[in-house]
Amino acid sequence: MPLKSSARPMPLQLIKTACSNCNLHELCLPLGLTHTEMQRLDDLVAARRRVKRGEHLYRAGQAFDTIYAIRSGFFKTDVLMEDGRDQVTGFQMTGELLGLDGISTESHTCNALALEDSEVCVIPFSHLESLSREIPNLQKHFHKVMSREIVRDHGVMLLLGTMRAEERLAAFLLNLSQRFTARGFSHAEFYLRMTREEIGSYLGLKFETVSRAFSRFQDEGLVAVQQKHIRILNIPGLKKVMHHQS
Amino acid sequence: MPLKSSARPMPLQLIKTACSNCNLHELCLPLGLTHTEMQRLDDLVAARRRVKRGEHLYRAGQAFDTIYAIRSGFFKTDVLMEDGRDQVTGFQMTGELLGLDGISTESHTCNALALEDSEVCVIPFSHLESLSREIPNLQKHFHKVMSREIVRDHGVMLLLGTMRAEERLAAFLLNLSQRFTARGFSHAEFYLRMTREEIGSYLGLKFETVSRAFSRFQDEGLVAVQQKHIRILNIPGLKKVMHHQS
DNA sequence: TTTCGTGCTTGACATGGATCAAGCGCCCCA
DNA sequence: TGGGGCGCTTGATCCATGTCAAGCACGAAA
Repeated sequence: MPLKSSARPMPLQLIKTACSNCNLHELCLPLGLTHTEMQRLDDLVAARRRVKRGEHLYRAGQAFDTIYAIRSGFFKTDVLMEDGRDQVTGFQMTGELLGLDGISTESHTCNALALEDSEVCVIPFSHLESLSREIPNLQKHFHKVMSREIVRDHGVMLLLGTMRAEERLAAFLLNLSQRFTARGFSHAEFYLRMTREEIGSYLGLKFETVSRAFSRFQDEGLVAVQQKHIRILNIPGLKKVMHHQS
Repeated sequence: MPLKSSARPMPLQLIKTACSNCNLHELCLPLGLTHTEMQRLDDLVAARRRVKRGEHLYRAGQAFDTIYAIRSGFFKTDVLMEDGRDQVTGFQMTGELLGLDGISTESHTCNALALEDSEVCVIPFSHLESLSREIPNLQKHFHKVMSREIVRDHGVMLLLGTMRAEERLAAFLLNLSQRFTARGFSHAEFYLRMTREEIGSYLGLKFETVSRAFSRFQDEGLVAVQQKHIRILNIPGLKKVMHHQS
């Protein structure tokens, strides 16, 4: 049974900023580094930063010089048109990188907002570049991460360009489920951190349409929905919906 | 008046594969390289490759080991769903890179098809990576190019997620115009290399809708359309349409 | 020059999702 | 413990775009 929490100070290694100790490093770092390479990586992370729910990690227009790795928490990114319309471009969770959009012009082109209290590793980009000149594995890994982002965006373009409302929502839920699974969480049961409106913005739909699609999935026994608590009951069924068969 | 074309062989430097001689290098290469760095870049381009209109440069699923810089011509890329639906993810012109999607999984995730007879520089990716470890300016430039692609994709997501048919087409024409201008072509007059159906796929619309939007723009005096020949008559007007003001 | 095919335009109609509107439920805070 | 606000659900209606259909225009090939 649990002890009362100790009054002693937290052991140093638990708060130390070190990739080599981090249980996430298989998500954000390359495999197969030597011991000395790993130690140099520890210096990469200049700091940690906490971001409370509702706060921005960065905003469009701000100067770029760091990328961020999410240690814990949940974010959304969105882009804004001059006339006020906006589009959620992604939801990011533990182990994923934020800020790649800023490299191009050295200023951010989207907003990153925490959807729950979060903590990120702050990685000065120039440092990452110089280190990746020295560690080919790190360089290769970083290029793959950027490329993966491009591929992901193409997937969203496919969704927005060709799929109908229920197909989009099915694809969205399957994607979330798969990413939670990869992080060791239940693939079938999770809390949505975002509102119906934010889901709708991401999927190119109005929030009423998202709500109706959830209700329809519930009626068909594909998912159990209670506000933000989702249980996926029938993954093959959702896949069928996604490919609009039957 | 023009002379009959000479029977003499073409001077060697015109067909030599060398970035340092290439009048495109300000588009695909970094500025501010030293003379020796520039010479090393010349070795980057392993070969040129001609691709006839209607031929694929690469296809989804093929192993990836090179990226391509377009020397001349015009391409489209598209992604395919298992159920057969497809989405054009971009149109690429002279000076732009192709193949970045393949880095992530070391196999291509989209198809690249020539929309006119084209020529590309073949750049072995491992060579680019090793050279960019030695030339920081090249590394930085390559990272910016990848990031720019991500930002571009976010723009397309905004378009697909929030804009109406005529807004999308206006944005598309303005984007083409701006890219032609950057290459020294007329900003106001050009031939479309793609069909209405391909434009529609890119913009998430059916080809009939694209056609109607063109007709409407023509009626309103914004553009003059004759099949694939486009003259833009009123850029501010198109910008207004894009932001759906009046 | 004719013919064929592909791409384009335009019209008539259908429909999926947007819009407008009402009411509910949960959570936060007083 | 109660009140207010925000997010969600659901219904009724509207409209932008999709769908289906007909015919035209241009370019390639015979």
